[in-house]
Amino acid sequence: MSPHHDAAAPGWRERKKAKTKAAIQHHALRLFQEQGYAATTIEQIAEAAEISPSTFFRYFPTKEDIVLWDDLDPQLIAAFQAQPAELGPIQAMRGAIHDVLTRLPAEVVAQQGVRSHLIFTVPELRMRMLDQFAGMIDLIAQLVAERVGRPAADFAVRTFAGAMIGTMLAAFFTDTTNPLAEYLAAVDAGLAYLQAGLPL
Amino acid sequence: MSPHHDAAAPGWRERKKAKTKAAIQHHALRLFQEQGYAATTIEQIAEAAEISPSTFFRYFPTKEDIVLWDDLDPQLIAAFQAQPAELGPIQAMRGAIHDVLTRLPAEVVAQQGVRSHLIFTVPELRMRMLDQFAGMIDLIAQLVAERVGRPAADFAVRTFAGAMIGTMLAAFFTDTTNPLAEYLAAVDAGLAYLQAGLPL
DNA sequence: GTATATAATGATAGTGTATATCAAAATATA
DNA sequence: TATATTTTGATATACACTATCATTATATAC
Repeated sequence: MSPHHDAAAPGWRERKKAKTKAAIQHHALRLFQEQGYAATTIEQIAEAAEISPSTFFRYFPTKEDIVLWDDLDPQLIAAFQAQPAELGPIQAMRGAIHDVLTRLPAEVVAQQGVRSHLIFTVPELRMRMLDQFAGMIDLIAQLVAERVGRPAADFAVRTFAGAMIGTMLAAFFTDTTNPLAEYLAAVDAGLAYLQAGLPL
Repeated sequence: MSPHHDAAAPGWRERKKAKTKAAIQHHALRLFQEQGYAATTIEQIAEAAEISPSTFFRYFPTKEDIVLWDDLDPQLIAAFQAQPAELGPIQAMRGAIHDVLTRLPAEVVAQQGVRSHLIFTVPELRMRMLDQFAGMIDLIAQLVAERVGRPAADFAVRTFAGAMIGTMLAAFFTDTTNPLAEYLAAVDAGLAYLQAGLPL
């Protein structure tokens, strides 16, 4: 029996790594909830996940990344591009958000409560979140550019993308108790209002 | 001669404190420019400013604040409120920015080059800047609310403020070489474009 | 002018995140 | 079974930041 490396199924090693990463995140979020973010040390997290502190930093570059790590961006990109071509950028974004949300695994939705509470209350995490938002300007500018057939560096396209991000940001900072669905509903309302031309 | 505390002129102490703070900022920015932000330690800054490391933290709560500290917000608020009542919020903001810029002391403008370069290149500083931007949503929402006679918590008002911030954000992330005037010109163009209804 | 309260400073010690290095252990490949 | 390669853990270290306390400087009261 040769150990013919099944390329389709990701080998033992990668699976074990994924499991370890999930375990770290799981125990860390639990500890954060129990004792608070700042009061929980890497040492405690490492002990709970049964690894050494050295190993922790091989899975998460910083403590903050435990809370912020997810991989929704590629899904959002795909969903945006999959929207009907006749939709404008704002409508396409609303559709994409809706589609991604409905397809989201229950376990991710469940964790979202703790995560967004932490992001709201811990300054460092809020800042990192904002950085991700800002990084999305480039991303959205590119998606918008594709859809309307213009260069992504176009000033109008970038400003448009900025306005979209801004409305989402305003929705994000609207309420403090923040289940995912409720937040996304606010984002949707904000984008609808932007599309209507921001009538005051 | 009694030491009758001249209330108008801020006493010795406060002046000396202001001078010390300025000296710290001055030497720190110089060191950042020479050796880089991360490579410069608080110890080095303290030594250059001829104070102890302990004292440093009594003047700046964090290393980041050396770069980010300024007091433009109150000026911007005053300038916004001083705009003619018949102007809409976006026009008023454009006017306010213009007014503040022209009144800005030359020494502040001179420092701006180093500061914005650092904010662009050092992640922690960029994040703090973004946090300030996000905080401005509340501020701008309030100013807009006053101007159009609506509650600041109004969803439309907040989303409108978010869109304004978003366009400014997009302008901020447009170019890397960033003299203050050039950046503010981009902000002005972005707001003008927003006012025009974001035509693509 | 001297005594007393108040504030600023510096020295010291400590916590916790993050980095670097290197040997030991686990896993893959030949 | 032998040999690379990866993963891990142990150790040492840097540096931002906090807390505490004695010392010094400044302001106020007598």
